[in-house]
Amino acid sequence: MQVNKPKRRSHQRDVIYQELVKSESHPTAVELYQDVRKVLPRVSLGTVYRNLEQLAKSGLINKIANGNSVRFDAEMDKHKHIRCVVCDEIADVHGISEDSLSVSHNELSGFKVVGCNVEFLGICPKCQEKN
Amino acid sequence: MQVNKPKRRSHQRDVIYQELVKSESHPTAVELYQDVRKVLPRVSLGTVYRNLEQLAKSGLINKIANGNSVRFDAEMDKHKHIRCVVCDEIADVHGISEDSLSVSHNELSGFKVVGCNVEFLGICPKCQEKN
DNA sequence: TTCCGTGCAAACCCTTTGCACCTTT
DNA sequence: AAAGGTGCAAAGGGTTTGCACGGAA
Repeated sequence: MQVNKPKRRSHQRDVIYQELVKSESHPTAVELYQDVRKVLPRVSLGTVYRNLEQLAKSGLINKIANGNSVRFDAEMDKHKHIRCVVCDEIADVHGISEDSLSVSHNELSGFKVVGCNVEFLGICPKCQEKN
Repeated sequence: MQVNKPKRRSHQRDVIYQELVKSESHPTAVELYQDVRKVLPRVSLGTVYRNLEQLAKSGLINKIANGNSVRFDAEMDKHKHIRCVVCDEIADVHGISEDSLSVSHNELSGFKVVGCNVEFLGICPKCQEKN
């Protein structure tokens, strides 16, 4: 997607952000769209996508692209997520430091833990060259 | 997707698996489809998707659903992945234990490390009830 | 012979985009 | 007035599925 940071304020973006903050879950774009429509019935799905992308690039929200769906999170505190391998739902996990990863947890946020994914993020040699 | 474990052997599945094993990278379904077509020119993309899903459910391969694309890996040794935040390519990372995570790495597999994702996998309360 | 697996094509879902109009600055 | 942002609808990309046929058991 080709979205730059916003240069003007818009009511739609404000509402989209507010609804995400209010949301207890980690909604997908479509789920959030349904929430936003309760406030702005004429909003379009494209607008929701565009603004979520903008908000993520501005660092106001997090885009969680793990699992089978793309989800969004307005809570910017450092915390981890736990994802249900069955329904793909995500919950927050607080108070777990990197060091305590080797500790085996059986239960987190009510989830039965079946595993732990560790993924590094980086820039590959090819892409480093291109810049 | 509704795919059960295979009940019969098929030449297509054998070739798909072999090509994935041969693959140095972590191909997407479409990329692997192109490899497989060099051996089986009449294979269909649907068949590749169906069999990759089956192989993953049988535990013969790994489905890596992080980042912006879904990728597959036939190497079943315990190892981690590092993903390029620019092009989404994945490389293997061996010899990193859970404990050494807090150690800061600047470089892994030629990638410039910009972060580390930790994600737990579990079964949420709702899904636990359903079973 | 049975019925599973395949090729094909259409359908699906999520996401992106072009365009004319509306809003913010 | 100028430049972004929006709604709408169409297009796009990746993935799934219905169906008749072909092949493994």
